[in-house]
Amino acid sequence: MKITVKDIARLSGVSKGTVDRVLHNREGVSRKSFEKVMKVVRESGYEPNIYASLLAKHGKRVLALLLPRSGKADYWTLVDAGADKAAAAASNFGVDVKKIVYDQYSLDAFRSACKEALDLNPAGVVLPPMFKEETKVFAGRLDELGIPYAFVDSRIEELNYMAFYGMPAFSAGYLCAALLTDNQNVSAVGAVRVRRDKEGLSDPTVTRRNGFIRYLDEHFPDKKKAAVFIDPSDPGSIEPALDGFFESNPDISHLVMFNSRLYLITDWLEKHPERKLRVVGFDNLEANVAALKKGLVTALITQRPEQQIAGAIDALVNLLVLGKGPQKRDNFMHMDILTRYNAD
Amino acid sequence: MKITVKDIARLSGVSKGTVDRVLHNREGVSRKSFEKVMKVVRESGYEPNIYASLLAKHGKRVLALLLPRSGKADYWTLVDAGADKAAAAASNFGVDVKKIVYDQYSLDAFRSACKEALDLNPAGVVLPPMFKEETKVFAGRLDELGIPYAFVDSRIEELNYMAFYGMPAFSAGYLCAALLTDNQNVSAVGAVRVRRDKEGLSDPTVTRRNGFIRYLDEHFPDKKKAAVFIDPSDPGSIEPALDGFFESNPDISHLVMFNSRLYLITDWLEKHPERKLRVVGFDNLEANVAALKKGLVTALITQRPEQQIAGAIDALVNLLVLGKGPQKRDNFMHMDILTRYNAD
DNA sequence: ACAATTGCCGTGCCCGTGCACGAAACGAAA
DNA sequence: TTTCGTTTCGTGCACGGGCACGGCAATTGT
Repeated sequence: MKITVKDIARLSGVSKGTVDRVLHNREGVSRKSFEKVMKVVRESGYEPNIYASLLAKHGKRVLALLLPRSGKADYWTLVDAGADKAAAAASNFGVDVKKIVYDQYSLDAFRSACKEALDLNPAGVVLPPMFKEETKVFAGRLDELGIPYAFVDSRIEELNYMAFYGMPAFSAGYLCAALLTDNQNVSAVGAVRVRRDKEGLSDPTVTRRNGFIRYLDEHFPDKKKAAVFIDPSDPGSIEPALDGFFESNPDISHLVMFNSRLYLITDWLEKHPERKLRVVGFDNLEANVAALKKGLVTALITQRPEQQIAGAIDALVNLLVLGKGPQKRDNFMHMDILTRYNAD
Repeated sequence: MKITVKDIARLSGVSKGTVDRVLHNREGVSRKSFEKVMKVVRESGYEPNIYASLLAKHGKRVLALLLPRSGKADYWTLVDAGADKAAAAASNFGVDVKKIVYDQYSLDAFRSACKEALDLNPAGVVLPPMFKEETKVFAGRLDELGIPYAFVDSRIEELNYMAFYGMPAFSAGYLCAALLTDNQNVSAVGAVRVRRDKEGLSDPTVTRRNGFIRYLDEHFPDKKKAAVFIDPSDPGSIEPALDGFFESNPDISHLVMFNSRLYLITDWLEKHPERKLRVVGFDNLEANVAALKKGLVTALITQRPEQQIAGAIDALVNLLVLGKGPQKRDNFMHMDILTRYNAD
């Protein structure tokens, strides 16, 4: 037997119109009525019926979602898929999720995506803070407009974001090193990298690398570390790059890759079983999982991107619909270890 | 611009009352009207507004939840916690989840719990099929009454359950063996067990053990396997039991435990670091995770019991509220690998 | 033939909330 | 006192769907 506005109106001797004004603290209520109503509201523990509420204000609210996209399959593909599911759930709550996709390597694309998002006049925004300075500018604008926003993937701590859902990147790197070297005879560790220039980017792979190196320094301080750079935009160059790398570093027994593009080197791995490399990487892209199942890769560390994006969207939806902020602002999500036997 | 019953009524030239009768396939509709309406419904892709629906039939439905419980912390503690969260979510959809807790070792307790559940006159039931024969009887009764039910943890395949959420127990055992022995010098493998008599029980630990043994047979066919039984109800007996076991099996290097009570032996492990045992177990009970973080245990395989119970409850809620069955009847959930570095 | 039953169907109210419109109450100026 | 402007408040409809009630027509019974 839930209490309703009508009950409150009766108990406090006013009309439901007045109760409504008090509950939404709109103007036009005398001090006396206000307090009478508030008293009853508090004492009765009134909670609005969200169904009736959503039904009455049939107005759709828009939630903008900024997503980077490169041409090829990568981490963001997974996020994208998760976003669709979360969007379906959100539409049940009268919230319309609009995806805005931009080229992850282009600052201009990011800028115009921000502009596009603002043009939607959104009630909330979800984005990974890809470009640090530009994100700050955008966030400042959102703050001005009073639009809440949530970060996924990584965060910029000094900003006024409502919630963050992502991986503890440093720990992930640390874990990665532990998995890679656990009980092994480590001779030398190699890393495959994609981009040299990371300045101005808010990129968890950098932090992962730091965590990784920390573990090595703690457990194998004197072991050799080496890195090779490959160019994803030029697939033909990858094989020679790796060949060269292993020629000049024949002692490498363990290999790591901090971004999601592990699949770029699996062809090479398949051709060189004689190296008996132990390999650990990140993110459960289909191609990566396939390599895992083949035994080319020992383990993948994954972060359930679907849950991250869903968490961020849900948090914003709850804020918009129920007016309730999230319990935790920073939500570091579980790092999952995938081996060939639990890849599902 | 969503389509409503009124739209359908207009488009098919009948009244919304008739549309309503068609949508809920109640009687009192002529063949002709029925088909006219159905045609429009299909073509328009009509979906009811669940808020309006819930608002109109404000009737609460009850969902019964049977949960075993022993005195001590175990796997079911985690399930219980997850159930509370899922129940909160369900109450948003006008479904009242009632927990019925019974002693997991008592058949009588299970029986009376079933009776209690039926007395609630529930619209649905969620339960782990702990006692096989009794569960069959109960399920038969539910089938008679037309009450849908969902299994968690394990399932009885021949029954008419609506959905199952659980772990692929055989694969879990297989994975467990892979984790335990991966790249190790295995001399002999020991198992710690709790109950000797499993007949009449529907218990995933048995299947886990089978999966475990399969892996060993495939990869280390000639290695020795040994088992020790401990009695959880008599904590004092545990240490001597283990002492005796390792005295007569000094070559054991790897240890496994198939149920959730790994914490029962962590004291002993802590006292015997000289054995350098590699240990793998199941379920993220707090005590188990603590042992993991201390380094006493190498890895835990966990099954996110909160998500299992939540999945089962959600499936039933969706059925009750939206009238939609689940996409998949059997939902094998991801096995999570926990090490000291991703225990959170 | 008319009355009674049955099969189909439309109307209208209800759920709890949001919000527009206009009425009442009040004070101040004429 | 009348008039006008504010402030404050109540009324009533809308949202979309569930469901009871009663009406109309076709059929059956006498």
